[in-house]
Amino acid sequence: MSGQRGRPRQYDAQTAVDAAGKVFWTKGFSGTSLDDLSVAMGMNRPSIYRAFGDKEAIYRLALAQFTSQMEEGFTRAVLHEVDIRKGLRKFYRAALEVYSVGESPLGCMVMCTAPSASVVNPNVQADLLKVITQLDAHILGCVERAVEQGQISEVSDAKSLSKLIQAVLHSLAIRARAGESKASLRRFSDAAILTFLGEA
Amino acid sequence: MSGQRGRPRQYDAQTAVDAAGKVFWTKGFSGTSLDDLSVAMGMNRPSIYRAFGDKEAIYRLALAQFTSQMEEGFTRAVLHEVDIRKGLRKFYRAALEVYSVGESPLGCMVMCTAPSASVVNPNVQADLLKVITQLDAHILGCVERAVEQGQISEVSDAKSLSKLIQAVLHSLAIRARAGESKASLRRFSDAAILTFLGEA
DNA sequence: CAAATATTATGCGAATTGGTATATATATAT
DNA sequence: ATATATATATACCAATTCGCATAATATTTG
Repeated sequence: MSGQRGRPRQYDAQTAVDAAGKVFWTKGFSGTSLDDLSVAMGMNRPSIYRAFGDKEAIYRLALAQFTSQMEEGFTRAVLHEVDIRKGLRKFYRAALEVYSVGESPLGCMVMCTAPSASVVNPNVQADLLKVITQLDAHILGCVERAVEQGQISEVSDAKSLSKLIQAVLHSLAIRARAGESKASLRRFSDAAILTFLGEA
Repeated sequence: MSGQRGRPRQYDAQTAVDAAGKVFWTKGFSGTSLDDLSVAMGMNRPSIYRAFGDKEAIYRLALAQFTSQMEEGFTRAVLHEVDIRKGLRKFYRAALEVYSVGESPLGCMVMCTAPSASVVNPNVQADLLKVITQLDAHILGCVERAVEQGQISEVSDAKSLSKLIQAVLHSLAIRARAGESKASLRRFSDAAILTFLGEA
């Protein structure tokens, strides 16, 4: 039988990457040292390197994990909601709960840390673009469905509307990290929905 | 007479800070070393330190200079334009010319690099918030004027509309840096104006 | 010209960084 | 038990980093 041979790993990959992600989220990519990661992940540097690769690889894994967690939360908020206005409101609020937690809010890990690293690091730029593009597509699907169902009047440019919907998310991410209050951002996002989707 | 005594400085402060800014813009705050700056500014480290202070101080000077240059370009584009729709279009396009230049576009220096550094560095967070807040206020002024002049119909929440207008700018900044094409972004920003200000 | 002053240049040093080579520990399979 | 496989821990390395102490240079003033 081939159960796994050898010394069993003491770390859980998900947990370790998550811990790494929190450091990156706070300090940014180049602001984070391998020692920082070592402490946060409870692994020493050689173990980290063996398990996940170099700093860039760890960061990208953390990005991916963060993204999939967010997507999960978003689809749960939006897809299970028939009305697009209500769905969007839940969508933004769910984001805000993540962006604006605690006394020094971190905003969105992707939008607030990846851009800074994306010029020097082409892989990160590619990751960033992919996240944005996929979310655009996902939102577009929701918009088109809402149009079909007559929830909103025919729009001239559904793609641009979808980008605008994500633009609010980008702004929430940055503004939260800049220190704007959650209440203020909630007001803003609620009003934004009203502005580009109109009254029900 | 006290003309200035001693060895005359070989650098021009504006130029030097500008050169530093370009490095920070590309590599981010913590991704930039004093050696990088030394090369770019044409000054050796002790001179830099004496003239501008530590890395954070230089970064903040560069942020301020970038901001004031942008503001200058923006007010030139917008204030000298009576119609708010035309003004906004110029505003976004002027931004895009800066964000999306060359083969590896850098986006906005403030929105793409400051957030990453803003948690660890409270001064940078304060700078970031100030830039956003002031731009909100500036945009609000334009919106209110446009309402008074009957260019756009009465809006229920002018402050939120102003934030939405800036949100598009945030998104342009990030998207440009992520690698979206200038043409695509122009289409998006044009459509956005139409969406939240309606037809003329 | 000499003294004073402001700037620039050289070079050092302690600390940190990313990464790795080597040794050790703990499990399974035979 | 012994060999094998996998993971962890220690210790090291070369390079980079920030910052400064010191020396050199250029200009004004007296």
